[in-house]
Amino acid sequence: MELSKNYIPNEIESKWYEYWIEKDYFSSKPDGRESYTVVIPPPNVTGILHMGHCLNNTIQDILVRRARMQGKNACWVPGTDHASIATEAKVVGMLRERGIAKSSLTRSEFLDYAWEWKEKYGGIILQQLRKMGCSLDWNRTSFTMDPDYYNSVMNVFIDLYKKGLIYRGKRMINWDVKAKTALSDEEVIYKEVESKLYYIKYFLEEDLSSTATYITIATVRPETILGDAAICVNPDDERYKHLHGKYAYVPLINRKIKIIPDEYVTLDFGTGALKVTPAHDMNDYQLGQKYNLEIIDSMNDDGTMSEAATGYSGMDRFEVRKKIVADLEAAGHIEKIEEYQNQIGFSERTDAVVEPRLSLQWWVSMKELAAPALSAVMEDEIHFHPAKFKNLYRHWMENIKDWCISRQLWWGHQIPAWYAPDGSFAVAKTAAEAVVLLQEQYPNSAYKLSDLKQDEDCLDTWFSSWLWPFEVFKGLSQPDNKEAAYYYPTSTLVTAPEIIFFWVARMIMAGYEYQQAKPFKDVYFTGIVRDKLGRKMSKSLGNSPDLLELIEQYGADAVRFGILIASPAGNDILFDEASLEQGRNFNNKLWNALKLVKMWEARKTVDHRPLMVESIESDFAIQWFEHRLNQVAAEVDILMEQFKLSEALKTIYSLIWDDFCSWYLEWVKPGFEQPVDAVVYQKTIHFFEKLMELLHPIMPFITEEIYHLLGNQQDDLCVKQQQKAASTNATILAAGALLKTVISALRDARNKQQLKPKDTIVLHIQTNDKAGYKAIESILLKQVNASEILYTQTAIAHTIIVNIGQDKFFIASEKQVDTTAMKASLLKDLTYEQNFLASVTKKLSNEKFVQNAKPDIIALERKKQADSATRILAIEEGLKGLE
RNA sequence: GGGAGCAUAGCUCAGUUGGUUUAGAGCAUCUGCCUUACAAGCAGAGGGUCCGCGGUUCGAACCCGUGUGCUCCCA
Repeated sequence: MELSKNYIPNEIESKWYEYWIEKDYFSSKPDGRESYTVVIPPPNVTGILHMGHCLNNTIQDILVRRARMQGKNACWVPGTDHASIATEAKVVGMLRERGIAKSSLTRSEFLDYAWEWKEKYGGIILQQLRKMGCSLDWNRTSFTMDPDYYNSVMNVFIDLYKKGLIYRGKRMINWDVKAKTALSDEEVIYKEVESKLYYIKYFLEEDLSSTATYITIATVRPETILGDAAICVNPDDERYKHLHGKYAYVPLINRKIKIIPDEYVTLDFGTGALKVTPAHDMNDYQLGQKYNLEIIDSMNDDGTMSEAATGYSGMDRFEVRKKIVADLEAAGHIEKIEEYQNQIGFSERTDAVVEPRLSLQWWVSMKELAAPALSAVMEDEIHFHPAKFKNLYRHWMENIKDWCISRQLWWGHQIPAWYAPDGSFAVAKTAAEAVVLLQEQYPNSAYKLSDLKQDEDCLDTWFSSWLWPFEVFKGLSQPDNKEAAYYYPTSTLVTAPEIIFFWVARMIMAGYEYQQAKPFKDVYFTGIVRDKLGRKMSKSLGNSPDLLELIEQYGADAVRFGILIASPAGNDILFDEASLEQGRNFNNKLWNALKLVKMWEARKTVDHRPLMVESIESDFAIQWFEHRLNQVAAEVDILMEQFKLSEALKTIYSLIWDDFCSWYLEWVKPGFEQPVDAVVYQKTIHFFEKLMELLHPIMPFITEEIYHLLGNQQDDLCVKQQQKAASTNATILAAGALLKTVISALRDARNKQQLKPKDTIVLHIQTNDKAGYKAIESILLKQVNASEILYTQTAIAHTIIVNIGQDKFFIASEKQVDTTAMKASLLKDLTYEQNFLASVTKKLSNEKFVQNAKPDIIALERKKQADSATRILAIEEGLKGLE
């Protein structure tokens, strides 16, 4: 069979993915094996695959595939979440294009459109994951609004309400004026913004005891003065002491407001006088509560000014800002305007400037739920990788605030609260149940079913996704079912640190509350994918590459390689396409190694012939590589266990590229058109298979392909069971390492003496371990292009001298030795050795060191000293020979 | 304003409870090679005040203090 010059991934990848699916390798059913369960962080239905997903799902797939190959019953559950705000925005957009206004639709009409949208676009991202090779159990695909799931969300709401952990309350919330909904604190993104600080004069009430006629306040939001209820100053502020309890007039509308002292105000910000607008600022609201101030809501839910904003009602808040500044200026109220940088909150979903707003919403009381979730992580019942995120988690959990869960949206889980016309309400799954509850509560009133109206709002998306790890197995809707018992707690959660509070913390809470057990054993936090300049990837920067295009261009294996090699555990990824190139080159290297080995197939000896010239070195090479492979396999095991995936890949990469291709294959490679020993051939095939096995979880496609091309396989790599790595022989490994060092040093010496690769040499070795060199003699001969290797007791004149360890090498060639260069090189070595010896000697002559250091450390230093002294002698001897 | 983390080669990072020859890797760079698996390659090489300063110790990239710079989280 003819193999292409370079590896061409596309067809091979789709072929194998279809084959694995056909063989049903990714589906899992409970059985006697240990389970390895991963639930996908459900991407939202509006999403398309981006670099973050690529990283995250590559890592999950690696963990899952590896578990599958290690005898575990691996189950990776796919799914999506309904993404209340984002999806509703998409649907509204779609309707707008069709010329339909949301306001013209009933709730159920709107939801029909939303489902239509979801069916059409909601599965795109899951399709894309197949391209990446993700070994998900597709039969288990879940959605946060599946009927059972929906029902469980309702039950959880009702249950928490009954437990007193959910309540309804009027509080300051973050309002998204674009989506017209409340947001939780976590959905607000603070950004540094260039603003202006306006200094505005508030004229004082006539007061004969004071010479001042006005007080100046500084604000970045002049439009809110229409809602001012007071002016606040620090009680210790000498500038304003005489004004405590006096009154001032709000500019333009001349409302009289009181000047009150409170420690909350800092002396050195602005003028030290703060205008208090309880309806439009979190902190002002607190002050308003404290002093019982009037709450003047000067804004509508869409960000326009309300009726209360006399003279400005109906105008947008930002236009009003401009207009009001002009008006203030005209009326002589502006003292000055300064440039000012401040943090402003933006909606995570719509990017609108968030408006603090007083509003009646549903809340989850978090303190009680947080307690067990905090200790589970702090006491390492759940392991965070990297552990540094424990700190962040603790800080948040210890300062946890109640969770605003109602959203003024239709797409989502409608809140199961039912209101009677008089405003009384009951929480229940159906109106019928609610009627009964209301009758019980208010025996004197007669509520009819038709009187009740369900809460219009729906729940925060995270209020459903916090049930994900058990509800995908119907752990709540069908309690004690076999699957939930088998798969829960899940094994590893792979996610981004950005959603540690949104999702991770809340899943832990829900896990303990509803399954009495943690949701997962390990949490692996990936870094954030940035561009190579370190900027976050975003649509607006246009620095987010098209993943499918990358897969098309480089192949999924190369993409997986590239993203993983660039992601050190716990750090952000600086994504550079160069790492995909590295991945593609690696594919190619594997492919070419395959081509070499396939060339041998036809040329192998029929059976194991009696000793051929190559067989001695082949024997050494085979033994060495066998142990090297075992050694690295063990290292990889440890790295994987520690979630050092990137390190594991680097280790395998180097084993394949350097040890296998550059050393082993070169050592056993027959001469041009020479036959290959049958044993060497078999062993090489065996090693190659093992390497593919080791690499398979990371690069599943090419490894499966090569595995099958290497021989007529009876099984598939995808489900092949890995053997535990065998033990290693340190002597053989050391001999191999020495051989590599010697070859490199001799090649270097050749290079430096300008010997061409084709120039042959005669190598003289002066050593006490002749037997050792005998075993590797013919490898050495081939690798340094020597025609002959001789052993000597003394230095050979007119040769290139190389000292390695305790051994000396003399390279004789046709070419005249450049003695000047040789001398310089030896002198350089000599200086290094002398400095080294000096430092060791200094250490050993320090009495305190000899007294205090451990004996083995001292012995080691003594050996260093002795070795170094010998080497110096050797170098000096070489130098003498040059004179 | 409160808290956390980081600083090692041009870049991205390893570096074990302080001692394993005067700190390692990949990428990039330089030199020489079109050697019948691979130029998307082969063979080599160069490159570091381990952020500055002080301390603990026989011994510090590692521990402590301090300064500087950067990043993130919370308000």
